[in-house]
Amino acid sequence: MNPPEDLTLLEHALLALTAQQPRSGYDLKKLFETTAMQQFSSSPGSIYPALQRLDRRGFLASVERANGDRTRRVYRPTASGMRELKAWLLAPVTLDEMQRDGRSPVLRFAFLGVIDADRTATQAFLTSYRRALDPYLEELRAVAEEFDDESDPHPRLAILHGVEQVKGQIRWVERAERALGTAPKTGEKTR
Amino acid sequence: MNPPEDLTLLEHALLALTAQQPRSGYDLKKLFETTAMQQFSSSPGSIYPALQRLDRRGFLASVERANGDRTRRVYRPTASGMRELKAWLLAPVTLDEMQRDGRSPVLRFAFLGVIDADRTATQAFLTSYRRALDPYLEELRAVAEEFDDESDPHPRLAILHGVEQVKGQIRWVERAERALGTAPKTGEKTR
DNA sequence: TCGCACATGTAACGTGTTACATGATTCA
DNA sequence: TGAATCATGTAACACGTTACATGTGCGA
Repeated sequence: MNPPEDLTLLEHALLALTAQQPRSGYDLKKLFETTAMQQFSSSPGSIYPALQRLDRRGFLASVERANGDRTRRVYRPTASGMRELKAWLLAPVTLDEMQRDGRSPVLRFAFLGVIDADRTATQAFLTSYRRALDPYLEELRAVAEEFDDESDPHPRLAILHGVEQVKGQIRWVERAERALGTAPKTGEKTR
Repeated sequence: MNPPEDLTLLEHALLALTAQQPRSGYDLKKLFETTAMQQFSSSPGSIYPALQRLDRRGFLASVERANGDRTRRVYRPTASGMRELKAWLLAPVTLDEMQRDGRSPVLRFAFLGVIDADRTATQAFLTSYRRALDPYLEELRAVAEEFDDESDPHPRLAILHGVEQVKGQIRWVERAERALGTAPKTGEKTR
């Protein structure tokens, strides 16, 4: 499998959303506005150019579709676009990814259902996520230790904010594994 | 007090770091590289232009300082720069701020020690943070309820990721209040 | 008929990224 | 002598933001 190309989070999200069902720029804009994805732009000035880029690069194909009477340009992924989407979704979570953009892993997880009917990939995703989180937690704790609190406690507490965030992510992984029944059985080696 | 101007996170961070002590572009670049702030750029292509902008806008002043034999351009905030820094640091945490950029509140907290000797502002900060988090948690939980899990559990779980993140932030606020001894006394109304 | 939601875009602007450029000093 | 580090920058590029532009169809 080819490694995922260097697309933006927004572009990957557009790939995933048009894979769920063919959608127009307006549909996507509405989606971003109404659902819990406001953070991802929603402005036409980002969505339409992104769609054009994906079209130019051969990841999306568009069809004019008469809806009522208006013309809507509806996009869907090409074979190449689907390959790219899968490569993006199936990549293991790394510390690097988390540090580049913390929202990236959850976003990928949210779309995993689109291509992962039997949840094999979902289980692998959660395992790799967990494996990236554990050493990160240790690293942050070690950094926090290095601060002397006497003069100014703020920097150390700021690091501990990161610690609590990572702990929240670990709790979520465990919760997701429980919810999906993909938790590794007790006594079974996870490596 | 004037409301904080529309500076970027990086610019505000530069203001705070030069307020701690006069620093050159190179010092700042090193700081970002070595400490737990890699996320904030560190590339000369962002730092030097940002310093120039702050200089142009009158928030920073620079002095040539002979260090050993080399010339270093060292920056420090002007009176106007200090005003801006304080306005930024003292603003209450809002849902809006969190949704714009989740890293913003912690970053502000990390620098609060620079101007808040008696920790009055720190206490106010933590209170406002907490007050923004509680309704956010409720909102996310409500959104999560709306998903039917049968077809695809991923979207709902993705929202629950946000829930765990917010819970982690709440835990951190409580932890910070305990650590600083600024916790509101039991029985005392917090409103 | 007035205004709103539908529907698609472009233009200007600012900012960050990567890569390149330059030159001095220190140390092995 | 050669490499690494100190030190400061610029240039090309891509992306997102805000604001603007344009036109249709529907319901009050």
